[in-house]
Amino acid sequence: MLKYSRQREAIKNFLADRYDHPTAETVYLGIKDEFPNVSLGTVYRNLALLAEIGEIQKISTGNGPDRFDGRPEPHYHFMCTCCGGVSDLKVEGLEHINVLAGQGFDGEVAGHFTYFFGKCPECKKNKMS
Amino acid sequence: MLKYSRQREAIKNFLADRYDHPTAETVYLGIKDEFPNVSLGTVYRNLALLAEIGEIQKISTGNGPDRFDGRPEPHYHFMCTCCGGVSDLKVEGLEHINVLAGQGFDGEVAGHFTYFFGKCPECKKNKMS
DNA sequence: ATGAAATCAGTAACGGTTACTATTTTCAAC
DNA sequence: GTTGAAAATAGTAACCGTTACTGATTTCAT
Repeated sequence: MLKYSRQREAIKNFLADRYDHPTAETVYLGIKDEFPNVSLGTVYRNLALLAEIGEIQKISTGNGPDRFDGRPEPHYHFMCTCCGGVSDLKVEGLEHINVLAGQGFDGEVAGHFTYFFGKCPECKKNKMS
Repeated sequence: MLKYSRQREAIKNFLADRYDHPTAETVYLGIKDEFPNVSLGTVYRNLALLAEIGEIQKISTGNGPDRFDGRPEPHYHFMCTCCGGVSDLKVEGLEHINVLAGQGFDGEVAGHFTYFFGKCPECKKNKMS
């Protein structure tokens, strides 16, 4: 049975307020104002729990720590190879990608993760490598 | 300057022979026949190096250790949520996905990672969860 | 108010990976 | 072939993100 916890509420609210897909560490530091004694384990446990029940999304970038997204509805993500930032990305016309993948495949395609990468608008403007 | 090494050659050959996308650990154990004193660090270093120069591919699954693919040409991967196996997947009609993603985005989309998941043919046949 | 179950803070341990050091191997110049 | 500098190695320690464990605290149906 799932019981209310102020810490979990704070974690969820913290994520709801931002669009930069913070790491567990950032969430931890962010709610320390309100809960000075909060444990990093509590943050990890609740992030995993919230992701499991579908209230947030976990983003595994492949290098570096996992990131978290307060918006549960499906959408794509863009990672800047220059500054390391992660942003949301609206992509139209990818609705049939699972069906495409299933053609000529004997298994069952349930879903997919897609991460786009390149140079974010900011880094492109600043001509950074 | 890149110098030849028998260990690196063995690692590359080991990967070229298989289609199961082994982990660094598996590669390590696999070349121990030929190099009983090989170091795990050597395996990691050479896998990273080979991936960097584009002779193999590194696959970050998001949970569990990274896996490696001896075929450098771009293709998609399928991960079985049931048995944990990773296989190659041929998907047609995804050629324009980067362009699609770039529409209405001010940055530069250089590429994307896509991992499909679901039930592999084997697990589907065996009716496993 | 009570008490069982869930959650917590604090900390130790874990797994995958990287960094360090002293030794060995490669290979271009002789 | 010898030499010597650069690169690679084996072995091991350290690192980082994360999970597991503990005993104390909080939640909440009764």
